[in-house]
Amino acid sequence: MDHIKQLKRSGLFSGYSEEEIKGILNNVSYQIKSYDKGELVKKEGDELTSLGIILSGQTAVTRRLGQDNDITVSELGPGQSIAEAAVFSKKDRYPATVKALDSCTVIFLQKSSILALLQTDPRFADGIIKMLSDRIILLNDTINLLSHPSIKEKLAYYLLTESKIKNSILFTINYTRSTLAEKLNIPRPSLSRVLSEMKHEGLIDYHKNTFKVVDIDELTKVIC
Amino acid sequence: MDHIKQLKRSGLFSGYSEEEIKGILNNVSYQIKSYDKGELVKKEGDELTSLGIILSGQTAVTRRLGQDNDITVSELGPGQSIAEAAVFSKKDRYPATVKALDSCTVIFLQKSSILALLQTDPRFADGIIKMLSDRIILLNDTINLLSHPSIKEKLAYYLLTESKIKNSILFTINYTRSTLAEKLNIPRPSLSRVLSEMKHEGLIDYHKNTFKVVDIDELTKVIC
DNA sequence: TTTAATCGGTAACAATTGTTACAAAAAGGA
DNA sequence: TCCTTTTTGTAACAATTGTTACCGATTAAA
Repeated sequence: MDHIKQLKRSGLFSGYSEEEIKGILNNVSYQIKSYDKGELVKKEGDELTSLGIILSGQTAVTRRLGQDNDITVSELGPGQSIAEAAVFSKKDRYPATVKALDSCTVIFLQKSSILALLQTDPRFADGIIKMLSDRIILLNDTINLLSHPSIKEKLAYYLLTESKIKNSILFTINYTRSTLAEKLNIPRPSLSRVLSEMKHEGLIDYHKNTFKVVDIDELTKVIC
Repeated sequence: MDHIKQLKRSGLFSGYSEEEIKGILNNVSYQIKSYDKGELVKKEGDELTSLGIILSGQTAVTRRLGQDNDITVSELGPGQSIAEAAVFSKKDRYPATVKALDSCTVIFLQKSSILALLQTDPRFADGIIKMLSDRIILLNDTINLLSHPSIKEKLAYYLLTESKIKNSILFTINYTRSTLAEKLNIPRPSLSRVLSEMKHEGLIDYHKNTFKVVDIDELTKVIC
């Protein structure tokens, strides 16, 4: 079974060996489904009876707000789970629509099986709790980044945080300008403009993807 | 013990009766501490050995980015927990500083006790998982709200969502304009301006805190 | 009822940002 | 190497937003 290797990449099963995952699957009701590009994986309002984990392919999560207008909320890839929070809260309907962006394979683990496993295998609870906690930490970071009102503040926050994580005032980032702009939720040209302004002001310096925090005090003052 | 009533208000213990909470506290190492206004509850980098739940008072969560400059990340009140995600992830240090905004009481439940309880009482795992899931749903909502680039889009999204939740195109909101502006992360006068523009365009109508979605299709198109 | 405090709408102006378009630079493939 | 594609910086202009200040309306307190 090739699915097992893919499952090990998900946060939920990362603590288990492949043998153990095989054992778990023998005691859990599951279903593996394939979807073509554009096909609906789940529709908002569908009954929520299983936890989906993407084995391969890319999906888009959308929410329907008007009559026939959708907005994209996020994208999910291999190892990521579908509606993992909703499964464990009181909700029994999908809160959003999931659509295949290309050919996808998804494994659905029966909700009741998972809850049963929770009662018998304490390690499984640990896995779920760790998975949810990691997601919370990630979401918190995103909110911190997004809640700074101006582009300059977002950049100051991002660069200071990055510098702190890398533990150096000189560091390299993994994003293209477009990707970084997307992360900060701003247009790419605006990002370039403000970056260059901050360079001229002597706050930072950069060449390609290597950045340097020049004036850490002034940069911190920007955030307030 | 008056703390038990206050604990029941927290998500973690909401599923238990007061008697049961008393029983749990008898089997868990805990510590109740009081803080004066301005005092530090926890400092970023402190060892993380317990889960804190605020019993009374208000606290501010701050992060240190520069040498002696802090920024406020969020505020926590009674029933809310301190670093609940970090406790269950791999981290063993506080990711942020918590400071008392007024007189505060906080109960700290030993991390090891909580993990032990997790192994013996499956209901406790359920409580934690539900608490974490609810937090994820809340954070997701916040991100959805924040990631719309313009004020008009944020408002369209907020009002459509609210209308959907209340299941009516006519509904009342619980926020003052200032509070709503804070939620949307924009200045209050900007909020008023855009609201009144949208009213003139015939998208919405409102009087005081009662709002009406007039043109649901056009409002949806705003979001894209 | 009167008073004080808070809340909400509006206006004017400066500042920031989004948008579009174009060209140079860099990266990748043939 | 040359050619193609992607990435990045920049400029100009329109549009949106932040800021500040003020006043009327509403609410709570005396």
